Amino acid sequence: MSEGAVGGRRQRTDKQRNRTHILEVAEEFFAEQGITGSMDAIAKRAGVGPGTLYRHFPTREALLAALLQARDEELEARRVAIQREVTDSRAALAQWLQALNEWVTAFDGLPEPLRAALSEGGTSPLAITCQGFVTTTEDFLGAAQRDGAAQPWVRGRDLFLSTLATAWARGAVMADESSPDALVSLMRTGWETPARKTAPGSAEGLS
Amino acid sequence: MSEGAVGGRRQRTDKQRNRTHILEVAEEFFAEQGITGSMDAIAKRAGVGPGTLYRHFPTREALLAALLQARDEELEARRVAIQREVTDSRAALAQWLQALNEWVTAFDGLPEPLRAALSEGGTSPLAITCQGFVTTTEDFLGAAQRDGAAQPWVRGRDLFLSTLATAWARGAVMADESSPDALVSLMRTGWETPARKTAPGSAEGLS
DNA sequence: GCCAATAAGGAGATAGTCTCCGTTTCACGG
DNA sequence: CCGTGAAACGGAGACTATCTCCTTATTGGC
Repeated sequence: MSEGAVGGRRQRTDKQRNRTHILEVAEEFFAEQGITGSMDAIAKRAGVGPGTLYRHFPTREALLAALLQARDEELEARRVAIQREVTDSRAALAQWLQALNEWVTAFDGLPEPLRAALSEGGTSPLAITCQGFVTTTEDFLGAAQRDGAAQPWVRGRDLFLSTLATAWARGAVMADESSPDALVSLMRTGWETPARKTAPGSAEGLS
Repeated sequence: MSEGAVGGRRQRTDKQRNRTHILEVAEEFFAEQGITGSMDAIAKRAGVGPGTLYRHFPTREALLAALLQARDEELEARRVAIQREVTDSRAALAQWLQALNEWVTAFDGLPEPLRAALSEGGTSPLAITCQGFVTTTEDFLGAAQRDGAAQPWVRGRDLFLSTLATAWARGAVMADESSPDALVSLMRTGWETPARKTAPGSAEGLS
């Protein structure tokens, strides 16, 4: 899976070195400036030509997908941990959505390409990753619904889209730090059944 | 307010004619291609040079603001109608949010510049318009909260942001026509109190 | 009809994306 | 160690979009 050709000569070391270095630089760059910064600027900062950048990552989306891969694994690990440790399905769903929310706010502007990947429905790396997380969300949601902890008419994809949308809105934050939390609460009050005792916005079920 | 200089000669007719024509063309163009289409393409379709377009509307946002003005008035009228005719504060808020939702989906991609306008918090035409609608939302929400029909911890700006976010997510619609409605329902279940009898997603309180 | 004011038009400066191709670097065999 | 061909590099430049001048054309007032 990591080898290109089947029998030929082994991969050149400079190629692997460049790839790794570009990823390091891009991670830093996206973290600083958001994911809309200039591709050529990334190439320049990495000390390679634009051609090299584009040969490794033909699109901005491909670069993003490669960057997210490490975080994907982290999120998968978190999923496993939640499924193992959290027995209450309501809290489990809440924690999973919290994890998703953190994943999707890793870089400024990340929700946009994720939405695009989803809507094109294609087989891009980003789209496949998202589909996987939608499925996971459906699993957690299904369990919560069976326990009567989540509204029966909600669907996993709706929760995933809502998470994206909430993260997107976070970019606004009109001189008001509390709006992101408020939107998360609004969403949570939306999906869950009113049986809970504590007040919305409390940290119940979250780390 | 519509006159430029105070005492000078009156506005040239070709200027007014061009402005009107550009607006007509832009309305059509944005409706077809979404608001991200090329500005120069609009100028070309209107049969004017780029300079002329930019003299009338220095930024894409300015053009958008001018285009929305007519719809703003329509939305204002709708607000007045709701406040006059709908006595139930819960239904009134729901109808207002529905109206907002329609306004914000007038053009493909509209939520993005609206969010940008809000977050910059400046005095751009779009920002001022949005602020007005946030205030209106607060009015409707306040009435609903006094009647115990809306969660007391929700704020108007959160509902407005949620409406933007929901409209933004509509752009995804991953081969699934029902997601937009689902998100609206999720949001509604989020803000309102559980006292309602009918099922979420029903048309109660809406036209 | 003349003139000053004002608007129009479009070439071009700037910036970003992405490609092609001549040059360089590497892995392998001798 | 060195020659050789395949593979990767780098960057010039084609293309597209935004936005700005500056020259030319049009208009309203007298």
